[in-house]
This record gives sequence, C-alpha cells and structure tokens, in this order.
Amino acid sequence: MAHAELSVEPIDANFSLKDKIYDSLKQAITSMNIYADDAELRLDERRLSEKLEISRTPVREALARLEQEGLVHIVPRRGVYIVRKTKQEILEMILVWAALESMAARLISENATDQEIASLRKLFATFKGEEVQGHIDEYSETNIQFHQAILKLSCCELLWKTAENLFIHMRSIRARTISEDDRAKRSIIDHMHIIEALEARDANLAERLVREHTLNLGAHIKKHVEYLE
Amino acid sequence: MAHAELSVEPIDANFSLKDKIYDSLKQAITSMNIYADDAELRLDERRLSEKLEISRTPVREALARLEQEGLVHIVPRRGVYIVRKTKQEILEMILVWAALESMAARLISENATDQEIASLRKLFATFKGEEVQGHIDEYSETNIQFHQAILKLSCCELLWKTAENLFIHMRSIRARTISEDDRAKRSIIDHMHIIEALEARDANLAERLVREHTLNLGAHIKKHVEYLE
DNA sequence: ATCTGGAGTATTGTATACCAAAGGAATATC
DNA sequence: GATATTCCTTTGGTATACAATACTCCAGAT
Repeated sequence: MAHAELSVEPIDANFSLKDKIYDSLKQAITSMNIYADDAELRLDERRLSEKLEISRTPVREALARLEQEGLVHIVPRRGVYIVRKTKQEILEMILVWAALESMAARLISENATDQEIASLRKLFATFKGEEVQGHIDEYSETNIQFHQAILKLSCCELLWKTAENLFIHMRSIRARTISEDDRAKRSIIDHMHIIEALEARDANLAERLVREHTLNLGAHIKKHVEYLE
Repeated sequence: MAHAELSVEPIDANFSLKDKIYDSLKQAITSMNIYADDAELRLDERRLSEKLEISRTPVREALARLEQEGLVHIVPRRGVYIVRKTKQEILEMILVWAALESMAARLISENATDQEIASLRKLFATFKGEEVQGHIDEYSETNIQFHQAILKLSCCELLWKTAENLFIHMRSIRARTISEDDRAKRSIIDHMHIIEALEARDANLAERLVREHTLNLGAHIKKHVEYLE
C-alpha cells in the first residue's frame, strides 16, 4: 500500500514570505561593506518588492524586524536606511561582547567536556607561528570562529544569540583590525592562553583573559580606528 | 531679536501608528502577569485593531517587532501568542544578566563619580535592618531599582538597553522570589557589600560580588521555583 | 543671481479586500 | 456510539488601492 501512496514530504509550512525576506535582507546587509564610502545606505521598499517579486507588505514587516534589531533605521515618511554604527557604539558593543564572552569562558571552564575544549585548539592547527602573516584573511576567519566557538560552547543559547546580534557589526571590525599592527600574532598568543586556562579549568583566569583580550580590541579601536564616523 | 522669534518646538513628527501600538502593546504585556494561570496569552490581530480603531497593518508591524524582541511568538496561520519563558530560559537570562551587570559594576568602579556611587546608597536609606520584612513590596521595588541603577551608572547605553530586554521577564521573577526564604535580608547585605566595593574602587571585587549575587538568584530559582513551566 | 513659492512626482503610511490554511462543528457512515 | 469526512468559520498572509507627506525642480519676483 505504502508504495502506491503519493509520497509528499511535509513541506516546510513555515514558508512565510516575511521571514524569507528578513533572512535575505539580513544576509545582504551583513555581507555588504556598510562602512565603505560609496555604500548605498538607502533601501527602497518598492524597488525591493519589485526585485523580490512580491508585494510591499511582507517587505515592510521584514524591515520592521530589522529596525528592532538595529540594522536599519526607519525614518517616518522619509525612508529606510542601513544603520552605520558610530565609533562610540562600536566601543559599547565591544564592552558588551566582552561581558558575554567572558561569562561564556567561565561556563566552559566549569561545564564543558575535555573534548569540547580540545576542539578549540584544533581551530588553530593550521597556523603555526610565522605562517600567520601571509594568510591574514584565513586567520581572520579562524579568529572569528574562535570567538563564536567560545560563545557556542557555553551551552547558553541566550548568551550566544545575544552576542550574535553584535557580531554582525563586530565581524567587519575584527576583519579590518586584525591586519593592523602585529595584532594577528598577539591574537594567537592570547587565544592559546585562553585555551590553556580553560583546560586548567581556571574559571577566573579564563574569564579575565577573555575579557582583557576583547577589551584590548576596544582600546585598539579607540586609539587607531578612524574610518568610523 | 531673539526675543521676537516665534519659539516653536520641533513638534514630534515621529507619530507613527505602528510605534504607538508597539509601545502600547509592550506596556500592556509587561504590566500583565504573564505567569498567572489564567493569563490570556493569545492575541487577536483583528480584535486588537478594532479596539485600537485602526487597521490591521500597523498592528501587524508592531507585532513583528515584538516577535523579534521575543515577547510574542507568531505561529503562521495559527495566531500570535505572548511568550512564556521556560525555567531554562529564565536561568539563561539570569546568566546573561549576571554577565552584563558585573561588567557594569566594573565600569562604575573605574569611571563613576563618588556622588554617583553615593546615590546607590541612598536607595536603601529607608530600609534599616529589621524593617525590611514588613515592607516586602516596597523593598522589592528598591531591589529592582538598585540593579537598574547599576546598569545605568555604567554609562554604557548598550549594556543598559541589552539588559532592559531581559528585565521585562526578570522583574516579575525578582518580585516573586524576594519574599521567599530570607532573601530580602540577605539581598540588602549583598547590596551593601557591592556598594562598598564600588566605593573602594575595587573593580574585581565589585564585579565578582555582582556576579555572585545574581547567580545566587539563579541557583535559588533552579532549586525552589516550580511555577515556571 | 538668488531666493521663494508652488506644482508635480516619488515614496512612505494606512486601510481594505481577497486568499489560503487551520480548527471546529455537524453530519453521515460504519 | 464512535469515527471519519466535509463544510464553515476564524484568522493570519498577501496584494493593492488610497492618502499624506517630503523632495525636486522650475518659474517668477526681488
């Protein structure tokens, strides 16, 4: 009998246009370089709906969500604009990030398995000391993955989700600053110390190292970054 | 000449229905006891728009924002429901809260003026030792204000705003748990120690005390609270 | 030449109409 | 009497029409 039945998958009933558009727009915004001088920050509802071949309504609902999230700013009767964070806001984001990630480090040292902590080490397996300078882009990606991994290993969904929102903006900043000074090399050293503290199950140390590592990034940006604003 | 000028305020042109509705709904949701057994958790778009005497469109946009914020859950083709956080989620919120508030404490001990720190002490001026037990409700309010004050004094807008979202749910939990055990009394003692650490400009101690105080709340809830779920 | 006023256009905000899906009730059938 | 099926109501999703506002550009006046 079963063979005769029409085998229809329980197609994803969660096909809501507004969600799709939300994801699509978010993806588009995060992948573009918001801070480029020639970036087009204006979003046109109508053009968007035409390009996506749907009506304006779901587009508007998606935009409302993005505004709540802080990615775009809707000026009544004026239009929708992609938000450029100011230097001050970026610095605040780094502070919050530091708070979240250091708490994550504490949780890991208390709860994570040895294997989970070991997985952090593997991330850096391909980068052996001096090779870093020549592969900044790849290292930048690993760097970002490391910080994401810490948040994820905390096993605190909310910690991870809260940080993720900040991450959209942190990503481009981290990628840009990593090549400055000698930050990549120092970054690896910091990361190794963090991993060692986690392996030693030293919650206080791990927390402190993570916090200081991130606050260092903040200090660096405060001093040297001018392409914001 | 300046005296002759017509002093017109830049009237708030930001009167957008969806924002008004958003505020209105948020206010309504936060002020109701979500965790009461008989709480009506279902929201009806049509009924809402009729009551507010506007169309469904702005209501829907407001709901989209509330969903993004996590206050309501929209089930496609089913309806809109006010979200009841699970015990696990509440515990995660407390973790995140602890991370944020302890960072705030660190910032205060590093940056706040003496007057600002002194203002924390004033909050508790009316509660002298034994009087607490008889005025649980008032103390509960003070307790909540204390934690909000710490976030605010950090002078980190984002820290404050991030915590505020959690606060909607934390508020009712704090209010309910404060009367259990002997928590009010111990709470005051904790708070005083925190203030002392801030006055001493001991960032590490202040941070630790705040974190432990909040994590204590978490541990208490984990053990004793059953009205969630 | 510049500034002001107005008309036209473009774009957003709101309302309404229609559609599709889900849940419930009623009826029919076993 | 129980279960299954069908239809109807309810409700959210989407499209579109209409209203209101803001920007632009041009003309005329100073």
